[in-house]
Amino acid sequence: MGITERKESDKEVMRKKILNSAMKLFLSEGYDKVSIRKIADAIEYSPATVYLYFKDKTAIFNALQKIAFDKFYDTLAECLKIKDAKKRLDEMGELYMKFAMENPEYYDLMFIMSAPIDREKETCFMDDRAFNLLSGTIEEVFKKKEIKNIDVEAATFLLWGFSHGFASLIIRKRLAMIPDEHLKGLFQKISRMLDKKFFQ
Amino acid sequence: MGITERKESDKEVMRKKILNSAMKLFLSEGYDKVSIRKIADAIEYSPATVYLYFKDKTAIFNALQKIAFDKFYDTLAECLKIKDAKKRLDEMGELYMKFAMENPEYYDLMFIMSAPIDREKETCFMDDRAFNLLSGTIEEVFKKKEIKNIDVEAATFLLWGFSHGFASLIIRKRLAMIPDEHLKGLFQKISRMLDKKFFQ
DNA sequence: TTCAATAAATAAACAGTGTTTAGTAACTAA
DNA sequence: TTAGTTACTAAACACTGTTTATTTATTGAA
Repeated sequence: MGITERKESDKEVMRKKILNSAMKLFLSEGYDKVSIRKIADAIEYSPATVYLYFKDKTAIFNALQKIAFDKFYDTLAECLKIKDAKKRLDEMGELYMKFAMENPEYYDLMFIMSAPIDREKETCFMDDRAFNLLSGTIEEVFKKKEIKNIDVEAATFLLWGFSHGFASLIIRKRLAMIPDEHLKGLFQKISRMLDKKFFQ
Repeated sequence: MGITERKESDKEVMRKKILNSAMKLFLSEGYDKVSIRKIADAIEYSPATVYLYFKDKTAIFNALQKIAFDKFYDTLAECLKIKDAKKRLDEMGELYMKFAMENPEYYDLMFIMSAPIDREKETCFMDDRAFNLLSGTIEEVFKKKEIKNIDVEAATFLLWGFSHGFASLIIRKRLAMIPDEHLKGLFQKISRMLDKKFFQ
């Protein structure tokens, strides 16, 4: 059935067209200021057409969140080329912060934005892949250094929690009065502190 | 000039009436779903009247943020009745989390919500009072325990960063698949861990 | 080739939003 | 009593997400 297949792929092309425009608009204007009409304008179709490909604005949000998580994981996974677990852990912290600072809209999409709570049962918190990458690395460090009195889960949430807290405060401009350079130094200083106390 | 004074105080009464209704609506429905029309309905005036007392919706937001910060500081300041600095620090962590979980809308208002960035120069990040309460207590612990190799600023941002990260992930439902009880235990476990490594 | 069926796209409307304007009604000071 | 000021609002403007009814285009079979 070549025809139904082609139709399916046509539909996929249109979906991607919509997502592409939506993402571009989100990155330049922010989620709230992007309307269905603006997306429709960008792809040169009517607003109603968008609803033939996505149930509502939330569905577009969810599709974009998935794209963001993919990019996020790809960025973090860069650390896998580092063999030494402790050095890899350091690099992950740097990459996490770098990603958040360079892609604040993606970061917002993934971890901050309040998405309408339709989901409830879907597994959409921190991407499983990224989470496992972090906790796996921490476990490796603990094994190597024969650290046994610290819970891997607790250590994972400490590192992620702090990194996310710091990143989200910056993105939502709650540390706007502190110069960027100082914030960067602060993050690195705290990272080193944590490293010294927990991982050696 | 009794008349102009009375007029001023009338104006203040009206402002408070608006803020009261707005806050109630925010707490029950969330910032986005509250419209000027709904606030106007609640106080039984026309929408346009609201604009005689507040420049725009952002101005209402800012006034409410101030109220939230006051309540937040009052909650944290409870810890001041504890004389021992280390115990006081523990209590602050508990109070911080308790406040965030019991007043998610206030917390959102203060630290998460993206307020239109009119401010730029105002000092509206974490309330100075609360921040100083935390960093002051940390300094006291360090002095008492004669810990000199750790930066007070770094330790403050570590504790605040982690607490905020954890709280905001919960509030924005990014840890929705983890039961509340487990999350509470996790926070306490990590707090104890940090305490052991940094403050004794 | 013609024609009914299906799919794709849209114009227009609905119900809502933040905000502004122009005009009314009430109070105040002279 | 009158002129000036203040408080208030009806109505409009320019948007928003979403739905409906309708039109246009494409398809597969007779």
